[in-house]
Amino acid sequence: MEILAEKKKAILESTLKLIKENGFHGTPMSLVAKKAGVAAGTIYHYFDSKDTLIMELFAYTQHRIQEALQGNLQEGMDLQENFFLRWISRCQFYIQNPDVLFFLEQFMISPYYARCSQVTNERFRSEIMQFIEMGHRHGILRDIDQKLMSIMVHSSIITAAKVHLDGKVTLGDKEFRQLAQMIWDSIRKL
Amino acid sequence: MEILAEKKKAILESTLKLIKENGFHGTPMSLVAKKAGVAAGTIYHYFDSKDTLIMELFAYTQHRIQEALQGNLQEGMDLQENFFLRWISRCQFYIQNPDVLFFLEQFMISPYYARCSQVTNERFRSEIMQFIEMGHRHGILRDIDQKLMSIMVHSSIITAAKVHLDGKVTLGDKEFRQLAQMIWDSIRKL
DNA sequence: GCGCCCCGAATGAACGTTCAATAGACATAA
DNA sequence: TTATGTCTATTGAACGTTCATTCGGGGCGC
Repeated sequence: MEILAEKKKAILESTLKLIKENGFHGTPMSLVAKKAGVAAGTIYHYFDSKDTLIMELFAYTQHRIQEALQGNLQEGMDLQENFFLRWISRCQFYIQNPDVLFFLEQFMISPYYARCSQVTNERFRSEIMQFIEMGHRHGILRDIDQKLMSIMVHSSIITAAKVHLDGKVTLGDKEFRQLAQMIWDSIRKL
Repeated sequence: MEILAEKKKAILESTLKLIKENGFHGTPMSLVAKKAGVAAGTIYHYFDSKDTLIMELFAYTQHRIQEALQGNLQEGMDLQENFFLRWISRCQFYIQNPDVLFFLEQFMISPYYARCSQVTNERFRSEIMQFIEMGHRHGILRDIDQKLMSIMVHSSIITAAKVHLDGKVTLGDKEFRQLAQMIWDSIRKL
């Protein structure tokens, strides 16, 4: 994700926002164009088709997530604190970037997702996976398939963020720590 | 959900299957008609619009879930066993009815879902909620909002079923019990 | 003049929905 | 029994709309 042309970035961001508001299929290219302040044809200068636009949007969001989440780990932190930090900061990232969250949700259950390579598929969960590998090496996590565990953890994060954003239940700092504790207790050996 | 006219049921079932295969918006009414063995116009005899069809499909699946899940609880079962049974049997229901699972997933993140009343919204999670209320009354569950807890539990079930169906990780009996144990440890007081 | 970026009206396909027409079931009247 | 009318179930071609995509052209830097 080098320096993106202004317009290309505008198109990606507009698509992200529109998908959040109108859903995946309630976002015609014409609307994207209008919101991005470009002509319909311009989109096709940067993207082959709507499909490619969406695939690239996935890569783009992955990039944003990784950028936001790296570097909030200090040395010598104990494993539980490390987990809490990762769980809560990712949850807060989704809450602060609801458009990314909504897009990912839609994307992950769409046929597009299946089309990405396994690797691409999982990169956006990588820092969770990384933690789980470490935890296993230390022998403090349950003996459960690591990929499965990372999917379960990630799903808990997404669910919590969604509940918060929907306003179904109001979550404060205390609740986030409680949730992280729940998930932590579900993956560690008791 | 009284005795449904043959055709009405055929339309609902066809829609369910098509949505699983082609996604929510890859299922035009024309395809539904063909698969159900009726003419396009016939659908509109039973449903006002595609929207209503989908809303009724939600009610229909709710009904199927409740029917399948009621009555697998025996008296005098201890709470943990009770939870395991509920968790695993719902997970297995989703695995045996992937079309229901896929539909629910799509439905829950669509604007349709927001349009249902809160009550309708939550009825299909009711037997989980019911368990959590009971657990709280017994004082064995963590002090966390019950609705939140039930959403987290349900999301874990859906995630596990999906992982299994996607073939990302193969889950056998042992794995289901391990997962149920994980979730159990995440909601009970330690 | 060539290449790049950009425009937006035009195109054509796909889709949800409508409707005039048909068929059958059932009842009533002759 | 036959004729007539009514009501519901069903059909599928036709309609109007929406949408992704195309394309001929314009501006601008080199």
